[in-house]
Amino acid sequence: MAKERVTVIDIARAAGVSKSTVSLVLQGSSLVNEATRAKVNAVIRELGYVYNRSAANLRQAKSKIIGIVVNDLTNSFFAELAVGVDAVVQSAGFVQFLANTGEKSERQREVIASMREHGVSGLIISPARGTEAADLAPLVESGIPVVLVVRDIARAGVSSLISDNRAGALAAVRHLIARGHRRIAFLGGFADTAVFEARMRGYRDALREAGLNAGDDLVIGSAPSRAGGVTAIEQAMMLEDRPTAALCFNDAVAFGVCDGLRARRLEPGADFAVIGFDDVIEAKTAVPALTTVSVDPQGMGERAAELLLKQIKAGRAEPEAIVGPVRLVIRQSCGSAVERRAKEVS
Amino acid sequence: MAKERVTVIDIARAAGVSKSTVSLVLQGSSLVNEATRAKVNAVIRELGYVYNRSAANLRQAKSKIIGIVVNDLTNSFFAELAVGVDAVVQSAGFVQFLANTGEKSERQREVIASMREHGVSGLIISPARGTEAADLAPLVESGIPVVLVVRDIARAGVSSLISDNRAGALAAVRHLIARGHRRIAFLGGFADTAVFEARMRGYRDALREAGLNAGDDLVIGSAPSRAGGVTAIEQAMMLEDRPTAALCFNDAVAFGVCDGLRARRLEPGADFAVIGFDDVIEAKTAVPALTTVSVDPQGMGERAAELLLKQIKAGRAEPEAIVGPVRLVIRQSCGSAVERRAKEVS
DNA sequence: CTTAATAATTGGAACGTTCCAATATCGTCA
DNA sequence: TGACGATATTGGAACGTTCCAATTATTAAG
Repeated sequence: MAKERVTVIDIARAAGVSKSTVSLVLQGSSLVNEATRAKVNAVIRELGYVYNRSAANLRQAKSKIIGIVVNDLTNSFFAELAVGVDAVVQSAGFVQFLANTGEKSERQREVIASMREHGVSGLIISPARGTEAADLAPLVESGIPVVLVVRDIARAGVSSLISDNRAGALAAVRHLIARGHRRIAFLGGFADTAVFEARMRGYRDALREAGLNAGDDLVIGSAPSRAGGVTAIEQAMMLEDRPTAALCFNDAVAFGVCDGLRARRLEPGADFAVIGFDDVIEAKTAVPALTTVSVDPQGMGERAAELLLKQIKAGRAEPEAIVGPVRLVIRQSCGSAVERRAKEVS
Repeated sequence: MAKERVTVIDIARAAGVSKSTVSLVLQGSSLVNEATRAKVNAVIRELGYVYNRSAANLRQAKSKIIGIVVNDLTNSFFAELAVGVDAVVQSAGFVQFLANTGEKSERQREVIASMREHGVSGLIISPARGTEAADLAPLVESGIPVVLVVRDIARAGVSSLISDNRAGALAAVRHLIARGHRRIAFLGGFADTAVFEARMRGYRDALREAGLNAGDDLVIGSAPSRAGGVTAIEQAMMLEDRPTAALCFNDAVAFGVCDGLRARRLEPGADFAVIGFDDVIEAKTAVPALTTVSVDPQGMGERAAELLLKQIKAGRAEPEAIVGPVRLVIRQSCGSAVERRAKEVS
């Protein structure tokens, strides 16, 4: 069954032209006569020719592959990010090489090495936790365009596209304060990441400007997952002076917090205000619909891809550090019932 | 900055050996002397050599890439599937080429073509809706090993790995019946898929063996997503004779159903029994924890990858059609409160 | 010592494409 | 008619690797 490869030479012979002409047709050159082009295309279809990109890559040193490496594909935020990247990369005639590191930097190293071997012409990376500038140095020196998304790395010397985490957290907490909350927790996330640090900064700044103290007891880290959210809220409810609202590290945590609340017969939105971060697809349809800081993962993927494509086209570009806007979308999980209750209490 | 490529010849020159020897070292051949190997490896590191897979692929017609194409990466079921595939494929020294079709068969065609051009040595496909045997024919004829997952395609002539959808649905509905439910709905999913058809068959068979009628009014299709679940349950609650329980097409729909129930002040698990399908990660931690038919997406990905790898190694293998076991995992969403209430009613 | 066997190493051809410079074909204008 | 430009086409070299057959160095056996 596995017949031997049909090559450009076979096509040439069958169509009665030279291999150069066939090559020209393949790249859609305008140099070739309409009639010849039609003839060649017909033969290509007839013989079931499959273009060999390895050969082409070898000759011209550019590959039409872009790589994207994410730290946790299981988190829908990153899945959506990948979908966004795919969309624009695809329509630019590139193909996407996606790898998941599962937060393991060893795995990340392998994956990046493999992508380089395959000659990707650019890389979009959402780095695993603990990745340092030194880890990326060889890659960066090789001159391959790289765009960091979601998590920036200091002095890595590459472009980055992150969202304005501080501003988002600030807006969210201000909103809670305006609704009368005084005991506001920050739940979930690992403290050793830059994203955590930035969101935390916004949280603290909002509290400070309202003259509230940001006691560390109200900051409770956990895995940035649904399960992590459950444990974080449980811990929060053990405090003698309980919070009445929480800003969560991300939407997954927020969903977990809602779950944990319900497990204690508390209704999120009514008995306790919760705000998430990211605005993943489910945030809108969940019940109660999640109030969250919208980061638009898909849009972020698209913009990262556009940025990368621009750099690829430009050859060598100055690294840009873009921080994307973010907006608080108010839905039900910090609902008006809370507002009333919280005001009575305070 | 973008210095020119270091090739195997540069290494050879610097190490004082021939390019053939360097090549041997690269592939870990036992033919080469220990001292030489060490020397060459040192030079490789020193010059920052990057292996060129395009060139290698060109020479030997096998590529160490396996492709995986999924129909909806946004659905965590498929994201987990991909993670499972990645794990085993990786440890076998292959790398994964992942593409998302978003259920568009046009896109699927492009993506598969692109993968063939890159010389993938095998393909795992979760086909887009409406894919037919004819769509895969050219691929299959080329002799590239293909494993279909999740959705099978009749007479495609390739291996497939699907789960026992009928048995899962059967067990789930039997369980509901044993708990006293008589009006059981089937919610969500598109009716034109084989998966829907199989789950539906299990649903009907269970009802029939209990002597219950499976009126079509209780079967309500929708998009297989969280949002789809919300609309499906809304529609179900409009019926004059309302159901007291539902088997959902998948977990996403089940979550949506829970959301929809809460929106009507009904507590899933207590006031209405809901069972999902797939057992995605969140099913366990959700509140109430979702009773669901476990398909183990990650495990499924692993097994699909193993099957594919086996076929790649064997050259040409007989297509196998594996249907994986499935088990009902009982958690809270069809809780005991329902049992009591339902019994009183009946 | 010679010879045979073994262990290491090697040059060159091949893989399927693209690119370059060169050539062929044609109509047009002086 | 000849020269010219424009339009199409072409052969061959090159890309970086692997593989084969051939060679050289080393050891063991006689």
